[in-house]
Amino acid sequence: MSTDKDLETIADLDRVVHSPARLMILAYLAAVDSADFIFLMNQVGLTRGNLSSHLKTLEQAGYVEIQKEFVDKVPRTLIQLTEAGREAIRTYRQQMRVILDELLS
Amino acid sequence: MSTDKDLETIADLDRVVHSPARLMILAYLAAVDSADFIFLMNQVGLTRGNLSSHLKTLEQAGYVEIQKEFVDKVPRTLIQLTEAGREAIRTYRQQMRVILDELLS
DNA sequence: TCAGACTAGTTTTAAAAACAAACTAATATA
DNA sequence: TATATTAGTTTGTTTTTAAAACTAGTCTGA
Repeated sequence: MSTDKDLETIADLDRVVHSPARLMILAYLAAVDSADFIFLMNQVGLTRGNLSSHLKTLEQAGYVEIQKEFVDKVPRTLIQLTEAGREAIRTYRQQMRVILDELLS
Repeated sequence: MSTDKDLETIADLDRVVHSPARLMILAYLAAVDSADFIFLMNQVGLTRGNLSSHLKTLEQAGYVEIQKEFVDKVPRTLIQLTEAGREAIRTYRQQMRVILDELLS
């Protein structure tokens, strides 16, 4: 039985990705490729402060890139996945599939 | 696109199950059906204190049942999944499958 | 029989993570 | 010029997680 191996896979999960709030952000960004702060906030249902700090965590992990620009003198923050972020999602996805397939089953 | 629906699914994930430490415990119990404290501790690689408090969380959620007995005057704690625990794993599994299938994909 | 060590946990404390409220800075409006 | 609005960030509180300290009972040998 491969029980041990599966449990290790669970322990190895990337916590930056695994956290539900950030998983939502990443899932959304993976779908739309780029989003602004306020729109993202409404989509994932987080407060501004909350979203801000999760984005900081994701940025520090190198998973998202944040660009600030001015549109008609109004600041606008654009967030998009980096290649590392895309890769992190792929890895997470594969690991989680293994876990689900062996878990219960 | 079903983006919204997926994000809700993520928000709805059962945090009792989602936490990696407890997911390991549940995965192990799902495989073996019943385990004692020390064995479980070694399998999932948690400290005693840690395992104890995670088991309390799982017990309070009604997902595991804990039986204490004496074997040759040595206390022995047997832990096993309840039907509710089994059901929680099934639900988690289904939700996570949806998330993985729509995430990135 | 009593000190020391071991087993099997639980409780307490400390660290980290998540969340929400308060604050900042800039623009727009009356 | 005062007031409101937008777009965030910072700070403080709550919750969760993990490790350390403690408890209670057993065994072992002097």
